[in-house]
Amino acid sequence: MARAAGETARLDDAARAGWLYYVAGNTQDEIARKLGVSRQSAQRLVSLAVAEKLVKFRLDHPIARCMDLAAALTERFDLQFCDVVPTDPAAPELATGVAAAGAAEMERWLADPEPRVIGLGTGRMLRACVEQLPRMDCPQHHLVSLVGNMSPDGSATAYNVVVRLAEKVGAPHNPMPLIAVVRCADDLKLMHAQEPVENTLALAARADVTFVGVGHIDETSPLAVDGFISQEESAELIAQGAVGEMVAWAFDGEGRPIEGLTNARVSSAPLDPGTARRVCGLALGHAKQKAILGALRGKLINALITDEATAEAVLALA
Amino acid sequence: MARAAGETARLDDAARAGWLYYVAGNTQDEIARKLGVSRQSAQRLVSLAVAEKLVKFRLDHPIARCMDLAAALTERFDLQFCDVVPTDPAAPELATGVAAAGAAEMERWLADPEPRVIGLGTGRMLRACVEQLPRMDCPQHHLVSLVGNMSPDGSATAYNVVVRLAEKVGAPHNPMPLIAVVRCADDLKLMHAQEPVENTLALAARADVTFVGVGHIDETSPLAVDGFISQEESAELIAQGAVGEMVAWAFDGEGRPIEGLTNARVSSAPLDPGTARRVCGLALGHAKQKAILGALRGKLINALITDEATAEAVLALA
DNA sequence: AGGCTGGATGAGTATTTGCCCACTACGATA
DNA sequence: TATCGTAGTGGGCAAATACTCATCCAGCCT
Repeated sequence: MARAAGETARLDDAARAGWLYYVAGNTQDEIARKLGVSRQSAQRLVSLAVAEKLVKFRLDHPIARCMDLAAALTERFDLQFCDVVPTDPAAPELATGVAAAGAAEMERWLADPEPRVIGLGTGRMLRACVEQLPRMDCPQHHLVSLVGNMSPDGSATAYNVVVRLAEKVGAPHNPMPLIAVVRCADDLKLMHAQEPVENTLALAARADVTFVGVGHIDETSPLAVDGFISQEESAELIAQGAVGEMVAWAFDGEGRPIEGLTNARVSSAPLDPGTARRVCGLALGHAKQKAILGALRGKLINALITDEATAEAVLALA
Repeated sequence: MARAAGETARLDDAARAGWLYYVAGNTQDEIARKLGVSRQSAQRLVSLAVAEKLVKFRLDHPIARCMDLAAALTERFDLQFCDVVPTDPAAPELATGVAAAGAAEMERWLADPEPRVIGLGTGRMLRACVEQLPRMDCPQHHLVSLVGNMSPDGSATAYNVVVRLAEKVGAPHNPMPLIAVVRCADDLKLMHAQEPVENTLALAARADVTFVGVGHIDETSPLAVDGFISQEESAELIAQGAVGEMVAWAFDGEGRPIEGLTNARVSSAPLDPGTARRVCGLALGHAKQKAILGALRGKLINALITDEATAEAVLALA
């Protein structure tokens, strides 16, 4: 149809083609017949309509906003992967959704028949992820803890993520039989010199993927609350600009590690900013915005799982 | 992702899949990998998103509204074909657009290598369509006039559509050497008994497609203005409820033929309400709304080419 | 407890789509 | 007027997508 003048005619036809394709659900062949052009031309018209933004796609679902935010974060921070889950309006800081998404991502890695080395941090969030996982049978993978799971008194910490995950999926695993933040730098050398620890750290260094919680550092920070560091140490870190931590390594708003202080005594596997290996951070909540932003800016993580409200806040800060 | 509860989870995933497909332009394979499902499932999720109207397609182009109207008319009146062209805001009653669309539709039929019998009415609109056609070479088709092209004085009428079209496309053709509305019923018998007329009417009866203008009947009706019927006859028809005419057959608002009056003396090929053969009406303008609606309701036509404003008005009446 | 129903799944296959290429038509330029 | 360049076109093919079918599983009725 439309034998209208020159330039417009093509767009008119493109709009028609787009309408027939997307709204009426015609095949390009049908469109070609209806418009009296070849199938190839119909195809060109349809893609022209898309290219010229004549057709707009809109998603009528809360998820859509999450996907937009995830795409924005991926773009902004050059992420390998990003998942944003809807925030439960009734309980905005509830980790369930993020944990479920984390579990799904873990499951995807675990389902891989190829043997993988999977590194794990610790904390409530990761523990919640693991709890959400179904039992699986993954003897091909190897789990390794990035961070010591001992309390100074020798007992295991509450969030023994690696062991719990290993139980669930039947995979060999290396816990880290250390205190996360040891008493002094000398202790650190001593500990790291032990063969099992050396092996575990070496394994951690070649993890194909690692999952870590991103913690914030302030008066209520998990590190301090769980007794890994003291209130005084926490205050010092804050004074030095620390905003977050991952596997006990404190970093500032740009993701740069804080020199000295507790970082001189952290026994965890080192962070590897900018690595090509997947490093997936999990976190949500108002308090963690700056920590997440720091981790992203410093490329301490290249994948992120968070919730809508947090994603929005992080993007607003960025 | 999303291990949310039961029913919602599927829709969430469908929304994700839809987003990835339409907004992010992923292939279903990529979506399958990202969502950790099989390719088939990803396909199902995408089509579910469409089926559940989670993805909406919006067309940012004036044509879109026309397409919507055409679809509505097609649906409402069970049409084989409908084309609605944009109304030129500067000249709302200008036939150019509709004529162009009519020409395009004619051209599609003419381009068919299969031999077709093409029936044609008369009038300004059809003439304008024919003028818009390019020269073609279609000896395989046969054109036939449905309506007499003689004036009472023996001269050909101004809108000799069949002959003009035949010239342009080089097709054999049967004009109808009759006066459209003869003097009396007896004349009609006489005329119809003539062999050339019989043959032409028989040909018209098996036309694969016919193009007719839809005329309105009132003081300014083309029938009266062009002298086919008198003002008195026109007034009588109106009194009997006539709202429109096609190839001189007057009909009421439901598309029922007016009994007697001029209809008793119309020499044109008979209308065939509800036929499966394509009968394409062309018309636009405020005055023709009721006529078009009647023709549609009575299934006197099963295809329509009109403009946006008229389509809207007809649907509003319907 | 057993069997039935309805929806989801994966495999396999047919259809549809996207894209590369060579060719043609049209307009501008020398 | 001849030639070049650009845009559009259709053929052909590989990739992507849609569909069909047999099967499986969960929930539910008997």
